[in-house]
Amino acid sequence: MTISSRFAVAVHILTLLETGRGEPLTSEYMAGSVNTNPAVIRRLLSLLARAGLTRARMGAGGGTVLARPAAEITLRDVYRAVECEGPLFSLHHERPNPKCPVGRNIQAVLERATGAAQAALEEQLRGRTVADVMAEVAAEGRVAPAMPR
Amino acid sequence: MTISSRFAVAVHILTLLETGRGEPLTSEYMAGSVNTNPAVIRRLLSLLARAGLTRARMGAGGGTVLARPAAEITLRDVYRAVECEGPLFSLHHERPNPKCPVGRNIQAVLERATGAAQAALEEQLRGRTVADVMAEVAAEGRVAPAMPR
DNA sequence: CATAGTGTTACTATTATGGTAACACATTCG
DNA sequence: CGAATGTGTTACCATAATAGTAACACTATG
Repeated sequence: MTISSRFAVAVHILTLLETGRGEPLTSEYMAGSVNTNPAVIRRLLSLLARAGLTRARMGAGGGTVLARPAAEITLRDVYRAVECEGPLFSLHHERPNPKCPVGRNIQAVLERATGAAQAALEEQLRGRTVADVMAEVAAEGRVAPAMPR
Repeated sequence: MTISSRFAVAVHILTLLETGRGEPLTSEYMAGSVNTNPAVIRRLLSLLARAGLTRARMGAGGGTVLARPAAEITLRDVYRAVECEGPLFSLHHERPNPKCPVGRNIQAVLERATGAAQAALEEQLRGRTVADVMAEVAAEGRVAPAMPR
């Protein structure tokens, strides 16, 4: 099983908001770039806003803006906002047999091992910001002002 | 979504095999320690054998043994054997809009970012072996010879 | 030949994901 | 004030993955 596409789409959204330079973008507009339904975008925006990464303005002329500078939003922030905040690895679904010494102790050991692996992953995500992504997108191709609205 | 419990159970299995010290253990026995159905164990053993981590002996008196010394089986080997060998992160399900510069370039950027994160996770797993797990299980509690058979 | 054990498929229940529809609520503008 | 615009959230649905159980062909031993 893989980490869902929510992370990828959320990074996409935040990068779009950075190209908007403070001007509110609608979920309709962002859905066009992401090639999905606006309700999907809204669901994610709800999580991003809850995590303090975006701010929405309701009503006519509304939309969403970044709540923080792009250079202050790490990909770890995004991951934590849209994916589970808990363990990445599932351990045994049924409690292993405590009568067996391996069964009795294996989960504690696994928790440490998998926790370290997850921490390494998050640490790597922490080293990249939405501003970095923006710069890389620009380097991949010329970032014109935006898609025609 | 999380990484399935297959990884945890596979590590459990390999650790058990290490306590067997070369003597074949049956899936029935291991299922007892893991507290699951033997068919689940067999499914995982099939993957582990395919990855060259275990060797099975069929027929009466059969069972499974480690195909390599525990100190030469890393948790990354296990992860690769039982979970997907491909990307850990899913990207967009539909191709983003190529008319938008962000849409056009975001996936390449995301591939690099998520690939680096996954590599960090695997690198961490690579630093731990089944022998290490065995030692930690022993440190958590006294490893008696084994569960009564 | 009977027994023990592997390897694999099929079935099932459950859960998570992601797309779409619907609509209450909030805000702006004429 | 009403219409229009846009958010936030829930519900529904189809699909995919997981993990437990059942079943059974195949393999090897005594």
